[in-house]
This record gives sequence, structure tokens and C-alpha cells, in this order.
Amino acid sequence: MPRTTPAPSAVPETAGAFPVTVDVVALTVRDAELHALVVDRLLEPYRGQAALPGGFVLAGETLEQAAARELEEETRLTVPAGATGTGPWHLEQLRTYGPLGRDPRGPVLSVAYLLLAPAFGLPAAGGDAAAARWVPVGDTGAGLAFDHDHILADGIERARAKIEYSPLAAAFCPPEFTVAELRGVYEAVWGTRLDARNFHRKATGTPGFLEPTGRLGGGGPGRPAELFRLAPGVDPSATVLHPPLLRAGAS
Amino acid sequence: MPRTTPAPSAVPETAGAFPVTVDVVALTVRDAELHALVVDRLLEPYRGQAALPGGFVLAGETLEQAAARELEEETRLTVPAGATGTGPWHLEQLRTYGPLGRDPRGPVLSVAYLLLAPAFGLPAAGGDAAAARWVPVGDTGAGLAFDHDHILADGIERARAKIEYSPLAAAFCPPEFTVAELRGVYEAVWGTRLDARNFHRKATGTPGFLEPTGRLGGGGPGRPAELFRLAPGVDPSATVLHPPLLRAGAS
DNA sequence: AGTAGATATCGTCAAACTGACGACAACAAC
DNA sequence: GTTGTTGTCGTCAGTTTGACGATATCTACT
Repeated sequence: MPRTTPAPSAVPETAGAFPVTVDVVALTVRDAELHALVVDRLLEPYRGQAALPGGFVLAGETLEQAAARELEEETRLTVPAGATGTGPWHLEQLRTYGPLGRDPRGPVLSVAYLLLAPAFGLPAAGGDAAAARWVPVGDTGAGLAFDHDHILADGIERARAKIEYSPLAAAFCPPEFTVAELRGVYEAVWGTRLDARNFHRKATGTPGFLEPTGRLGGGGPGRPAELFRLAPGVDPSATVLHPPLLRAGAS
Repeated sequence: MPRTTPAPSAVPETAGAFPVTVDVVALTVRDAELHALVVDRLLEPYRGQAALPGGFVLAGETLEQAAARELEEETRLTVPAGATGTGPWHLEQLRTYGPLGRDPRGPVLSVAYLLLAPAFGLPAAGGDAAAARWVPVGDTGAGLAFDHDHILADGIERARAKIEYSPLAAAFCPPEFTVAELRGVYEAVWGTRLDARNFHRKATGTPGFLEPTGRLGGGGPGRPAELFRLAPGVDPSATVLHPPLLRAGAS
């Protein structure tokens, strides 16, 4: 029964209603290289092609919930609660794409999320995904479905820029880590080499960044390194690194 | 006539469809103070209350088109074409809010845009707005409709952070401007005072930022200042200021 | 055990940058 | 002209940066 007299405070009928998807740019550092998480699509469109994990937002859920659900369904990776806070794992909104010209099914809006994960998160396919794997971002022109190449590039650039001014690089590390591990993250994300001595001085000398645990982390060859954790009470989304850890570049 | 056999490549029926609005955080610098653009709502909900300009995205338009259309309808401010490029006016996506718990009409997604405008843009009410005006952002707790207080705060923080590392402050200025005008933008956006001599040294000494025109801009008392324009070919969205113009702060 | 190789951490030093501020130039108002 | 105001150039000490030497402490191998 169509309602001819809409309630005084209803959404106007001229407004469009759009299907909304979430897509996740999940990044990690494995073997000193930055990797992104991709799945092989099991359904049309782009069936069999690689794509970012993601899917439609269901009624009654938030965007963050949809992002976490789709990620878990398709890759079995579980974002810990409070991953927008301190420590390993970090989930933040990247930006919104669409609705025109990006999905053959019609106008679809996609809200992209950026996830920074430690290397111990190993994916396993599920849901609408035939396979899930980490691929090095160096494999350029990944040939992803939809506009996911573009979204992935935006996510990588966001990550590269953000670790300059925020403690977010620690989101790639386990809860306790050495300065060398942290330096490895910067080197992998930026694709550059950094001087170990200067990096140590800057990282440990930046107030509100690292907190020593007193313990040592051994294992490999060489002198054992001191273990650090993120300084307590830091919001990695806020810009707190003064001075910032700038990428070498124009000057 | 309901379709019982959906096309193989159609949006699944379990997917929700959401009304989508765009809201614009428009900022300008007037009388050495940062101002935001607000309108008084003519329609329910929140009728009569102040809000950010914005409205529903219509079928067939992009988000940027919807943002520009709503801004023009409600405030008569026209965003010049290519405002995502160099020069005065700058429009960029801020982030997406919702869909739960932010609109009494139900789940509505809102894509917020950030507009940086020169002071010569004067609004006039129209469309669904009873009034349109610039209000100083210092008037805290503006009491805007929906979650617009939150969106406005996010937009202001984005602007404050972005002028540190990008030439975006010039988006508040006319096409040609003096170093003092530019300094006034920084002082207004950050709410601080800057040393004119050191600012002049940094602004003119940063490669890829300012380009002298050779002409002088006179008028007021004191020695006439040299006119500059933005260096050609800069993408204000890209991080190009090396070293950045950091806010004074922790150190 | 002893040595070689690797890594972590601390120092040193010159160049660049920053913030505070003096000095002078070039205008308007009187 | 004198005064007040603003723009631009210099100076100077303290800080930060980048390059790199030196030493500590581990593993691996002979």
C-alpha cells in the first residue's frame, strides 16, 4: 500500500537510495616488504578476478561493523576490538568512492577503510572469496576489480604519509617491539633505507612515542635490542610526533 | 512486477540501500578570524535550527556535483570548476558519517566535504535554507543540527593540520596575495600569532610554494608588499612543503 | 675457546634550521 | 618633515639533522 501522504519528517522521495559497500585496504609488513590483502572473487561481476576484501553494508550495521564483518568472512582476519586505538591493528576510514561509473551493476557507493595489521595475521579464504592472500604492493598495476587499484593506491599513500606525523607505524608491530623492527616498518612502507643510528636517536628521542619496557628481545644475531611499547595514552590518529619523522626528499 | 530471478550480476537483495546526503564544511578567513558557513533549516527535522549546508544526493549525480549543487542552492556560493586544483577555493572530501543514529528519519549516510574559500564569497539564502551566513568558529558549541557540530570540528581540524604540510592556505587567498595575507590565514586558522619576519623567511624560502609576480600590492599604511601567487603546477592535495610550516607546540 | 660477522647503542661534528629580535626601507596621515 | 605602520633583510644562539666513527653484545663457525 503506497503512502500518498509522507510523514512530515521523512526522507524526500526525490532522494536517491544507494547500495553501499565497504572495501578494506589491509596492509602489513612481511619480509621487509609492504603487502596488501586481496581476495579472488567468487561471484559476478569480476568473478575470478582479484579484488580488495569487502561487500555490501547490511541494514542495521555501522560502516565499521560492515568492514570488520566482510574482512572476517572473506579472509578470517579478525580486527581486535578498539583497533582504532593504540597498539597493533589500526582501522580508519579512508574515503568514499562513487556512486557513478565504478560498478557495472549500477550506481554503488563504496566506503573504503584502511587497516594496518601486524604480520602475524594470516588470511584464509571464506565467504564470497575463493582465495585470500597478501601480495607485495610492488607488484604494480595489480589489476584489481572495480576501481580497487585506485583505492589501494590511495590507501598506500595515506599510510606512507601518516607514519610521518603519527605513531601509526607501531600498528604494524606486535605489542612490544624493538627499534629495529619499527625501523623495518618505515623502510618497508616508504621503500627506503634509513640510518639505524639516526633513526634510533629520533624514535627514542621523540616525546610521547616509545616507552621502554626494560626487557630485551633476543633471537637473531647481534646484540639484543631493548623492547619498547607505544607510550600509553597516545591516540595514533592524532598528530603527536614533534618533530615528525620526515621522509627524505625535497629539501 | 517483482523479479523472482535476479540477473546474474545484480545487487543482492540482502544489501541495504541508503539515502545519502552531502554536507559541506565551508571555511573562510574574515577579519582575521576563521569562519564557517551555516544555514538555517527551512524543513523538518531540525526546522529553524542552524546546520551545515547540504542535502540529499540525487540519482545520476556525483558526490562532488551534489556538494556543489547544494551549496549553490542554499547559499548561492558557486565553487569554481577545478576547485580541487591550485588557487583560491579548494574542495575535498572530508569523511563519511553514519548510517546509524545520526538522523531521526532513519539510517542516512552523509558524505562531508571540506571547502576552503576566499573571503570575497558572500552567501545568500535560497532553496531549503532560510538564511545563510558566516559564523566565527570561536563561537563554540555552535549547536548545529544532526551531528554537524562533530563534522564541523573534524573539518576545522583537517584544515588546521593540512596547511602545515601543503600549500592549501593559499586557497583562502585571492589569486595574488602578499606574504602578510598568507600569514593572516595561518594566524586565523591556527588561532596563534606568528613572527612576521620568520614567517616571511620560511614562506618565501620553501621551494615549490610561492612565486613572485614582481608587482606590488599597496593600499594600507606601511611599505607596500610584494605580490605572490602559488607556484605553478603544485597539487595542493599533495604534501609538498619541505620543510613543513609546523604549528608551535610540543618540542 | 676463539674468532668472525652481525646488530644495537652511544658519540661526534659540520651543516641546516628555528625562534627571537635588531635594523632599515617605503608607505600613509598629520 | 615627522610620526606611525608595515614589509623585508640580517644577525645570532640554540636545536635538529645527516653522515659516520666507536664500542657493546649477541650468534655462528672453526
